[in-house]
Amino acid sequence: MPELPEVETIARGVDTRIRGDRIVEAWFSNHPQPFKTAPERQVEGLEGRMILGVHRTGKHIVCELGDLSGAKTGQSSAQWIVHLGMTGRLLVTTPAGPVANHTHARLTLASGREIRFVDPRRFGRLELRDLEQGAVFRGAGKEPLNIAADDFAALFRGRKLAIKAALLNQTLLTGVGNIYADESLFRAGIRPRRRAGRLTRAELECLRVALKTVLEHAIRLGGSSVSDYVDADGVRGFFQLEHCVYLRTGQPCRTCNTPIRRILIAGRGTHYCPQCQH
DNA sequence: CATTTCACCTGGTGGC
DNA sequence: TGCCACCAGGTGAAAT
Repeated sequence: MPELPEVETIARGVDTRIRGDRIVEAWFSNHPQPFKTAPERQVEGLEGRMILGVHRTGKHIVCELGDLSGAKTGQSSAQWIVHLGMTGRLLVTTPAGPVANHTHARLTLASGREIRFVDPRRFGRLELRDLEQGAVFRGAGKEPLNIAADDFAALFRGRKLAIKAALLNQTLLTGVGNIYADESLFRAGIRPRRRAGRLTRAELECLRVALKTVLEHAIRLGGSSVSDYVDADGVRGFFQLEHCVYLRTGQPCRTCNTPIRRILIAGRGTHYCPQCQH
């Protein structure tokens, strides 16, 4: 489901609701796919721990966990890392609420609330990282919201793949997915099939600013709800109403009325305006 | 190494 | 109503 703006919205919502709470009990489903760390080890590492805070890194939601001994050091000693895949949801509810189909994790908290991870397609992943060795989780790629112009341009130098495919590569930039790749390329006036290494410095700078602008705007609107995306409270976002090209195949461009085209790049549906983008 | 393709899953939609 | 093809916010392994 979610890209940077949706993950940011969810992480913020979860953080305000469960920061300072304590995990009393952890339950996991029997499907093996969602677990990057074995469920038994996650139960062991989660139960009894304090949640110090929740934040986003790339498309990952990171829950910082306190010491197992319960000592109030404020120092994170472990991380519970949630990747939502295509259809994952992370919800804060009460234990009494009806349990949705495809619920793969339930963490009951000391306050009486409950965190649930629901994921029909099971492309999402849950991981527990012990930080005793000091290995803080960080995605491989750069964050598009604060990358410098020089660093952004350097990412694409000499690359022969389509700029759209490069934007989706999480080892270059982290957090950009199919919606915001298409929307930022439209805003920058760049065709998605252009080879990344052939873009001029001016075009790349235009793209960096467009990407940042689009992502920040989407965060303000609570993300895009294309089918079933909801935030930590089950509320939909509103950025889908502002999409210029994504899933608008055949509809008139908002700028020039030319029908939006859909092509395949890197196996992903790609939407652009043949008039506005060069 | 860089790049492309495909498998992994369920569910919704639209055509016949 | 049923059946089928196709599409969907992602990513990592295998192939080229």
